[in-house]
Amino acid sequence: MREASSVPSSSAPTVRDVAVRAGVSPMTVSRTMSGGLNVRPEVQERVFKAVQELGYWRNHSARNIRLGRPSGLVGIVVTNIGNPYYGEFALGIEGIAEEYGRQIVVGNTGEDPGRERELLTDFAARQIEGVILVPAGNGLELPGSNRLAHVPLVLASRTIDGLAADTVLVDDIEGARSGTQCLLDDGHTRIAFLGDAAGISTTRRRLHGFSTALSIAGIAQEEVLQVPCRDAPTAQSEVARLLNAADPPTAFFSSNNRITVGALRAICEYRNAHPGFPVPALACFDDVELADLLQVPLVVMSHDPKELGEQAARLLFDRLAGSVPAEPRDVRVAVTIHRY
Amino acid sequence: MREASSVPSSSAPTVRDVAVRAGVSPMTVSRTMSGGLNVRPEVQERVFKAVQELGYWRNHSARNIRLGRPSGLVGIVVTNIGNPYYGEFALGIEGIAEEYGRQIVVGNTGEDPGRERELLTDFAARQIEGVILVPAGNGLELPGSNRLAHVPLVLASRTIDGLAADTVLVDDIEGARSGTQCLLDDGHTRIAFLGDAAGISTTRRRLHGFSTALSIAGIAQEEVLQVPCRDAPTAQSEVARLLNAADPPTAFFSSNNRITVGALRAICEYRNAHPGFPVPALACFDDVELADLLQVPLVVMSHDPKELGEQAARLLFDRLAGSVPAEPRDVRVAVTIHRY
DNA sequence: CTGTTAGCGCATTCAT
DNA sequence: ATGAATGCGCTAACAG
Repeated sequence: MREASSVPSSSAPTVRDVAVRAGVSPMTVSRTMSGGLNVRPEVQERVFKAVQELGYWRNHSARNIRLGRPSGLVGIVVTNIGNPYYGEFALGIEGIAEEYGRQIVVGNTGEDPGRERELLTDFAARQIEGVILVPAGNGLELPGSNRLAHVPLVLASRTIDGLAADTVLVDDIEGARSGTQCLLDDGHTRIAFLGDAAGISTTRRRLHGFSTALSIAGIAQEEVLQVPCRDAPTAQSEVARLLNAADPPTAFFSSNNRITVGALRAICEYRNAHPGFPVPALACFDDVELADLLQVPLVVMSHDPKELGEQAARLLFDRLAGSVPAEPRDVRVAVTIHRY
Repeated sequence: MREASSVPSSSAPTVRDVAVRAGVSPMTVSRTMSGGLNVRPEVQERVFKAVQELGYWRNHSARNIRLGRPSGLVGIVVTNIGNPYYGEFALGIEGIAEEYGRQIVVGNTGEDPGRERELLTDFAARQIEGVILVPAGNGLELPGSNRLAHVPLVLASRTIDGLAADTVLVDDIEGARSGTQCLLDDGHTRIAFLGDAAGISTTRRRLHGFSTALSIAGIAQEEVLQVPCRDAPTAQSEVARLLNAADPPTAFFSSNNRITVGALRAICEYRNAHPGFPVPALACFDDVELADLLQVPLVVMSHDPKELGEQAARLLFDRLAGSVPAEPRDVRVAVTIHRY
């Protein structure tokens, strides 16, 4: 076992400490750390030896300040890193950020606009070069774009009313419309919409696609079949309630992966309690791992969250490079339909 | 729509820019930004106005350098942020980090030790205060602890041979043993172990628990039933192969959530192809969402990855506070068994 | 090849 | 209550 005490408890050494130990000037240390141009090899070795012994790390912050360079950090602010969707999303960003030699600072809002504001201001103060944001709620608490001045902002998945920024959205409306059409094709006419349509712009757009399909088919939308739910547990209990009420829907539309999980639990429970009955169908936005094995009639409106992240990152790095006109750009990620 | 062009393209303003605009000295700006002690309210207002107009953000890096303060950043390096397990893990860390006013920098190794080394050195250079690491592979490529001097390191989930550092582990051995015992209690005697036991320390420990249970029961372990697999697709094909071979196992032990997903796919496919046959059982380490609904006989060896993250973060912040003896500390996260 | 000077953005200390 | 000088860790630019 290496000694834990080999980690010095004193504060980090500086160029000067290394210089003293190596018997050279700070500049020689600096030059050596930058590749050793115009430093005699033997002197470099002395420097490296001192670096090793002291456990010296060049202070990146100080270096960036001196060179007038940016921090090399990009921020990503999501509503819930615990959601596998945002894990994939972050993975997509990470891949592109690595190409550009940037590291990622991750913030989690938990759908709290106050926390979001904190994170964004903190990120700006940390000289973070740009932020990819999945806005919490409808983003009313977001500081004005002028407050984030000099820090390019890319919105992903959700929009903010009145804020013109580079944005990547999923093709929510058309995706939801064609997913709903699949249910209609199967003969369903009583379809419940599961989602908090009042809040998040994404859910509103998915509801819009859903409603469009119904309207075209000439089906009236009943109030009682539009069920607000925020997470898996509420979705589960709401679906259970509907299934056990009079005149239950024969199919459900789930507006995101958390709601899908809850809905599937309720549907499976219902199926097990009512063998022989037809199993309620589910059209769900986003993939959920293993859902296709559940033997529930499924229409998945699928897209790749990793691609969403990649597109967002590309928008951001294009913006940072200044290689792009001032007008905000819009990118749309396609949705594909799968049936199980 | 707010004007996108309201974001100035010039570089970020400094205290001096604000001072000029407000007609004061840089010190007055600095004082105002730090709470306004000893600055007349009307002067403060002029400063704030200039701050607003210029979109000024205090440079956190420069401030930290001047004050001799640490960066306020902690690093977390995992093998795959796309894995929901590590999403929960990161969520746990984030919660604690927020308590301590720190932001999180996330790196993804993709199980590549070279990338891991890059990330750790980069983090050290960024003056990151400490790192929580899930080592890739068996971590042979990790720079010696002396190379990470002054940057406390906490290992999570996996160990590194010969490195004494603060560590949080899951109770792998006992968890695996008692999970395996459940299969034995159900009468299974031919159980295949799925996992790459040569590489990762975690899998080795889980295999150890598995083997212990078998030994105690007096069951010999056949070579052919120890199946190396790294991810869901390989697990799926390996399980399919075993099930369709002569004398197939009646149960499987999956050593992590990725392998579980593959194994469940193969088992469900087998079940659908062979109605009436007994469904192979699965003991799996880690939770997988919806797995409990699949009607496959399941023993889940479960723990909370969020708790793993929280414990790791506590070890790190204790270490940063210096409130703890020099010897490395060890924490163990409990495993509970659930059957479905 | 190497060292000295100066300054990045900021804030402590000391003046006024 | 405000400003000037000084220095944090680092490195261009300029000596020598």
